Amino acid sequence: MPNPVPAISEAESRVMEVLWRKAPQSSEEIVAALQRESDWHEKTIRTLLGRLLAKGAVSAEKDGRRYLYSPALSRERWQSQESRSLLDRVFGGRLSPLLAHFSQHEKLGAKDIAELRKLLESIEKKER
Amino acid sequence: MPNPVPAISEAESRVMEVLWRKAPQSSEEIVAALQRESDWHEKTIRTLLGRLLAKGAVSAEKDGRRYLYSPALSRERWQSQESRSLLDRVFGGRLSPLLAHFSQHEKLGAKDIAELRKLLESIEKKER
DNA sequence: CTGCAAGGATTACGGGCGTAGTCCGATTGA
DNA sequence: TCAATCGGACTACGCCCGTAATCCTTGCAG
Repeated sequence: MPNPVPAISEAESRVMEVLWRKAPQSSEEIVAALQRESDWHEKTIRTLLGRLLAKGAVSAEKDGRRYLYSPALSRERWQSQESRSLLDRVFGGRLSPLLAHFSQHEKLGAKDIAELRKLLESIEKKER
Repeated sequence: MPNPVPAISEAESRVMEVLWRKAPQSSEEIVAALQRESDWHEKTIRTLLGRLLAKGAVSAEKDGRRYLYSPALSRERWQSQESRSLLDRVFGGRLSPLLAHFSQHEKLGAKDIAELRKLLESIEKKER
């Protein structure tokens, strides 16, 4: 069931983001959304959409003469995939170097700290 | 000085890892190391090394008639670059969704948990 | 009816990447 | 001394990506 997550390129992911926010959408809506937040040509956007369709990251159902598009890959699954890939490629697959890295090089906001506390709490709860 | 971090591809990063472990090294040593841990052809490895040289990620100094290669890009800087890129591309630039994601989807080892505690402590110390 | 426009399908094209192979000049073993 | 070798430089090639343009089909405005 969890088929291999199709590889989504940078530009393609921007199209997915639009669909993750709202689905299904017609290509016209998608194009409109992306033209608001990027300077891509309509043709470019349709190409990306077509490629996503071809690689199974989005699905299309006929709605009269046009199609309505929906994500076939969830944002969650994609985020998992990308996170794991970073961990493996860059940090030898271990989380702690990543965390150490962030603690040294990134300024954490209040929200990040709260999230960190939550993370730790949930772990401690689970542990005992 | 911190020029733009050159883009390192997946395969290229494996060559960098060899140099980050020990430098400088001759191409022969690099080839030998990578042939132990991959099934790449010698020519492939030399090509990757050449590309890294061309993009300024490694430097070479003549040693007699051969070269000795060293990383010109530090592992730290590369890791920063890649982490930030993941954060921006996948998590809207915010750390907390990444953390939330890991807390829900990754099993953390003891080491990770210790690292987390340390991180949080150092933050709390800094805060007050 | 019919030419036009909208939208999907196909094609394009230069640059990067993975994966080598070929060319060439200096070196060295026989 | 001369051919085989070693290592660096250059070339190759198919695929993906970013970025479109062109082609084709079909409902619709006139």
